[in-house]
Formats: sequence, structure tokens, C-alpha cells
Amino acid sequence: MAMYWSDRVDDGVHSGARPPRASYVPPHLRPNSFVDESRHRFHEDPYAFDTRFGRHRNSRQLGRGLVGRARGLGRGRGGRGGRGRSQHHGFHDPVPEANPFEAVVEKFDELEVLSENAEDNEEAINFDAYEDIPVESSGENVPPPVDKFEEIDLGKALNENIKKCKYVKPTPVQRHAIPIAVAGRDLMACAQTGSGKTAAFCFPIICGILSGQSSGSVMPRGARVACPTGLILSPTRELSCQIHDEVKKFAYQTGLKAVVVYGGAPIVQQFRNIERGVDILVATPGRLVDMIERDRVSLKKIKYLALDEADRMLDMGFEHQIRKIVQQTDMPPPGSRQTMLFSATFPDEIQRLASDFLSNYVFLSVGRVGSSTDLISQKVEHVEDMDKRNRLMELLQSQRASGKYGKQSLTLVFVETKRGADSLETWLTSNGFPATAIHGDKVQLERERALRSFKSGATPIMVATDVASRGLDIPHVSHVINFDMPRAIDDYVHRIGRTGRAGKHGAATAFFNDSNLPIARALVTLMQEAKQQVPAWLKECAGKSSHSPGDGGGGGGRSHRYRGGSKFGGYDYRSDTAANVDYSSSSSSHHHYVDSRAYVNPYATTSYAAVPYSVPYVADPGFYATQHGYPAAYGGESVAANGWD
DNA sequence: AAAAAAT
Repeated sequence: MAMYWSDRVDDGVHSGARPPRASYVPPHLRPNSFVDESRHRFHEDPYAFDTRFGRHRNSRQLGRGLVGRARGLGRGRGGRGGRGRSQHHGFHDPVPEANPFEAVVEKFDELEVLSENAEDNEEAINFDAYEDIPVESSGENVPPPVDKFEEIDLGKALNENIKKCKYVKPTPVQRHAIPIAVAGRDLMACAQTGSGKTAAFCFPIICGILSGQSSGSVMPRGARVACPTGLILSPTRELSCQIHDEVKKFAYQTGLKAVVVYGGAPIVQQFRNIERGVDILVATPGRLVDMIERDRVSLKKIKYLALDEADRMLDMGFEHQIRKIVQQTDMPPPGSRQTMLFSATFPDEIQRLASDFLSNYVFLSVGRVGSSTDLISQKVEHVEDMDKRNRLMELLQSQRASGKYGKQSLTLVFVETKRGADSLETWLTSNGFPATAIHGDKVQLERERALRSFKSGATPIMVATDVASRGLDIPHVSHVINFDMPRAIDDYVHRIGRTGRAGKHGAATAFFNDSNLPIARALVTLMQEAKQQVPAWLKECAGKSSHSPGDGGGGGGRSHRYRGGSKFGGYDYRSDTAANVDYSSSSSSHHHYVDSRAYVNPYATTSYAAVPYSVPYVADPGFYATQHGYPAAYGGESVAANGWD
């Protein structure tokens, strides 16, 4: 890569000082805008989507730096506007911002076709299925939900990007969470897998930074400490990368810079990336701690903190690191920053831990209906360990025979151990099934290669440990097989959530035997709430199992309490904690929205999701009709989406 | 007894 400004740095200004890295120039030494801009034009030239979305190059230039200022004025909040940022990037950014939409052009083509169909079919959508969207919010003065993105002033640039993402309408979690977050409130949000959580916390962060007053990520003179304004933490490297890809799309041409850091990859390159300025840092905990300890990242400017898969982040293995990051650094305390926690599952105990990080927060729970669990046909088979491979083979053969196999119909197989993943992959491959495997013992490059190969359909089967259970948005996963059941029901929820995304149908098959008895009860409850047929033998197992780690009855160890009695995927623990004096006061309010119609939503009858659900939910009786067969309409039509979950 | 996450 050419180093445009290294000369400039070396001559004069810094002659006596330690020579900076060739790739790094402190913001105050970067060249002025006009010189830079001409170079920009040259480098940026072929923007595929420009014609596609009818954008003019002028508007792109406008978008760089000016938009923020214009918006700031428009809101009367002024302050920093575009100026603070452009001191270290924006017009001055030496590295042209890559077009984050280019990579998904194919996907857009697909989407256009599908959304046309969706419009045709719109009236066929079974809105009875959405009759009782249970949305519950609690906390003081909860900002009301919106029905359209336009109802919130997210700013011109962000609105443009939302359009480019083809998000026509907010998903339920977005409708509720975005107004809460844009109002500056802390938030604990429980929303189903595949329901658009990433955008729900990204939009407010981007919007907030753009309109904020702080000088944000401008680096101190001569220092190489990056001071991001927004921090997004996630539990796996791949998920962090995925979030980063989304953030780049949402923040495109806003002048904001998003960088991702994670382990298993050369830290030097990541240092280079953050040195160029970072407004929004996406990270896995370990690498971030490392960078903080090396004084390369400071969290003192953090105004927005988001934890994705927050329950996992506060789980035993992670809690220490998270506390270190959130409570033992120079990060501003709750109240001085805005904190948002998102997950599909939120056990009480984790909520209790999480409240340490929050200040007067709103709890939001968006229920199952219209979410992935309703769109996933769940099936449990009693299979002994020694029969699992044969049964898996039968399933795969049956899928192949019915054409539900290949690029558009991926199968994700979850196993318990890393070793198990490797051996199953080998076995599948040697039996003629193109499979790959992903787990934490593989080097990062292999992990990424496996994921790519799976996504592309080159190997339509992927064997995975729980490294792939959370958050990953892999289009076209039509079948999730729990070859080994997880120990905790929450993990089951996340695993099956890899299918049935963005309104698409999915199937989940679990191999269950006596070693899984501990989660039988929680599994039955979960399936019943998702209106799934539960085999009689499984109910019997549930009766037999004394205490499951998921039903709230168990004691000791990691606790995954599943609220059998709740209609919701999540439940504000504050509302049944008498001891919690902070929130049981009369000043707190408790909203319970049932149905997009009960809460007047004239748009609910047209399209429900950001990416319209094109497939009406109709329970497939054929799924259970045959013991081994798979339904013909398996998987339905796909509506690919990004930023879901 | 498992997976993940820093080197």
C-alpha cells in the first residue's frame, strides 16, 4: 500500500522524536483536506452501488464530514458536528473507505426478487401468527416504540444506509429498542435469535456519536492510544467480525470509523487499524484487555457500550474479563456512559450481574411470535450415542434425495466437543458428505476458512461446537442438527436460532438420549411454548428428570433458569425481586404490549420485519407425518438479511 | 465434564 503521508511526517515536524510507524500519522499532522480529497476521488472511483442506488458522487462527498455537521445543526445540538471527526479521518482519512455493500451485491439481487414476491404474497401472510407479539418493557418512563425508522431522527447518512440495507421496516426489537436507546437510556434487551438485534444497538450508537458533543476518538498528541467512543463486545471472534461488517455498512460515509480487534490474528495489523482512528471498536474480550494493558487502547472516552450475547458475556468464563474491561479501566461509570445489553436469553442470575453495569435501565423483552423459534420446526428423536452417526447419515441422505441439500440448503451439526467435531467431520467426508468443521482448537485462519466454505455452499455441512452457536448470521441454514444436546437449554435456543432467520423457515432436529435427561423438562417447556409437538416419550423423560439446569429448580453450578411460566423469552428479574428497592417504587412503569395491533400499528398489516417476511407461517404437518422424512417445503424461500441478531 | 476468550 502506498504511504501517502509518511514523507510529510518525517520531514520537519517530528525530526527529533521517535520516528512514528510508517503507517501511522497522528491526527494533527495529517494533510489538509483538499489534497486528500483529490486522492480520494481517484481511489474511490468505481462504486458499484452508486448506479445501483442512484447516488451521485457529489452526495458522497457531501456525506463525508458534512452530514454530521448539518445534522448537528438541524437538531440544535450542534457541538462537535462533523468537525471533530474530520480532524482524524473523514476528509483526511488516508485509507479510502471501502464500500461495505459491494460484497453483498449478489444478495441484494436475490433480495429484490424475493421482496417483489413478498409484496405479491403480502396479503397471504398469516397475521394470526402474529396475533400476540408479546413485548414487555419495564423501567421508568420508557420511551414508546415507533413503527417506522423515519419516526426517529437517525440522520441522513444513516437513513441512506438503512435504505441500502433494504431495511424497509423495523423489526419488533428495533421498534422498541431504538427509541429507548436514542433517548439515551440504558437497556437490557431480550429478543429472539435472528430478530435484528445488531442494528438495534448499532443505529443508536452511530446516531449518538454523530450528534454527540464529545471530541470522540481524536488521539492525544503524539500518543498511540486509541480512544473509541463506542465499544461493542461479543463472545466469539467470528461474531465480532460479523458485527464489524454490519457496523461498516451502517456507518458508511458518516465519517465514523469502525475497527474490529480479536485474538488469533496478528495484533500488529490491528494496532495499525486502531491507530488510524476509531470511533466504534468491536472486540472480543481477551484481545481488548491485552491492548488496554499495553496502553494502546483507552476506554476513557467511551460513551456507548454494547454487549452482544450479553448473557454469555457475563457467564462464568467471561465475567472476570468483562468486569475488568467495564469496571477496572478508565471507562466512564454507568450513568456517564450508555450501556446496552442484548441477548436472546437472559437468566435471572445474569440479569442480576448485569445490573452492575447499568443505570436506571429499561428492560425489554420481545416475545417469540414472529421470531425464529416460531419459524423453526423442532423435532426430537431418541437416538443412542452409538446410533447417532447412522441416524445422521439417514437424515443427510434423505435431505439429499429430496433436493434439500446444497448451496441453498445448509446443514449445521452441533456436537459437544472439539474432538468430536473433528472426528465427525472426517467421518462425514469419508462417507461422501462434503463437510467442514469449526471449533476453538483450530487456528483462526482455519476457522474462517471453514465458515466461508460453509457459507458459500462448497461444504453444505458444517460440524460445530458452541463456537458457532451464537449470533452468527449464516443465510440458507435450513437445518440445525443437535447431534449432541447442549447441557443448558439456553444454548439449545441459540443453536437452533442459526436457522429460521429473517422470517425464513428452518428445521431443527435433536438427538436425545438418557444422558440428556437433565434438560428434558426445560426442553419440553420450551417446545410447548413454541407450539411444537412434543413426543410422549420426551414428556415422560421430563417427568422423570428431577431438576433440570434449565427449569429454575436446580441448584448449584452454572444456572440457566428457564422460566416455564413466562410467556416471554425473557423476564425482568426486578419485577419479582421484592428486595430490589430501586425499582419496586411507584415511579417505575411496566408496559406490556400485546400484538402490534393492540399497540396501534397500522403498518403491521403490510410488512412486519425490516426485511419482509415473505413466507407466511404455516405449521407443516408433514414434518411430523413421517418419522424419518423431511417436509417437502423444508426451509421455505429464503430472505437473506444482514444485521440480524 | 465443555466451549469460548490473549500470548
